[in-house]
Amino acid sequence: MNKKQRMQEIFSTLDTLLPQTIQFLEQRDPFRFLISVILSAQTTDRIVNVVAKELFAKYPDKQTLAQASSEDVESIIYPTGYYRNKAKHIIACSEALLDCDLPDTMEELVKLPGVGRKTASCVLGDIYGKCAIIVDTHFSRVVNRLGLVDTKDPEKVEKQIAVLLDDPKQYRFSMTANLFGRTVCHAKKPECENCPLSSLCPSRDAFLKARSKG
DNA sequence: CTCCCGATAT
DNA sequence: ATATCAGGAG
Repeated sequence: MNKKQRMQEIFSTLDTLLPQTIQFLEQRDPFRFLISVILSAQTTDRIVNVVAKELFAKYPDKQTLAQASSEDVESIIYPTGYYRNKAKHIIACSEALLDCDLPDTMEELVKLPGVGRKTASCVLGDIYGKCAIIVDTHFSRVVNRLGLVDTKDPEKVEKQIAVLLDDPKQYRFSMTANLFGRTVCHAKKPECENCPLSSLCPSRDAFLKARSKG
């Protein structure tokens, strides 16, 4: 089996195994979704869910959020970490979007304060259904262990995956590979024993051997 | 490259 | 104690 065939097998397995829709917070409102993704940097989904709910209860939209005091926003989003930066970005984004809709291109999205390539990719994929490979730490770790790429350089990872997978499947794979990395293929202790991809994974033996040594 | 920064697992 | 987490700005 060549690498491209293996890629397809891995894609199918992850796709059938994981939930149909992987969406942050079930947020359909594009603006709220964007704020939720900004909040999610370097923290967990559980924290963001609690914090976002509280934030939107008090500030439902960009109009109210643009007028909020940074101190109050900071106090609400405190548990997510980096709260000063995030509060500043959230308020600035709200102001910037007052007179226009949320952009639907990478070029425009990354111009927003606090929005980089990863946040923009999430918006493009989840809100607009545009395909995009999101190379984060989880994604990079998973595809490296599976032997699909031979580098940790994010740009090279993106290019190498793009060659192996058709455009329409790329964003879907980003989602499933990311969730897989968070739930099964952990950084420290991957659960190789019950891994559905074990027969396709070149790293499995090494991990199991290291495990048995204790 | 450094800094921002709390929550969680080990 | 330490590493890690759907990052981004200066």
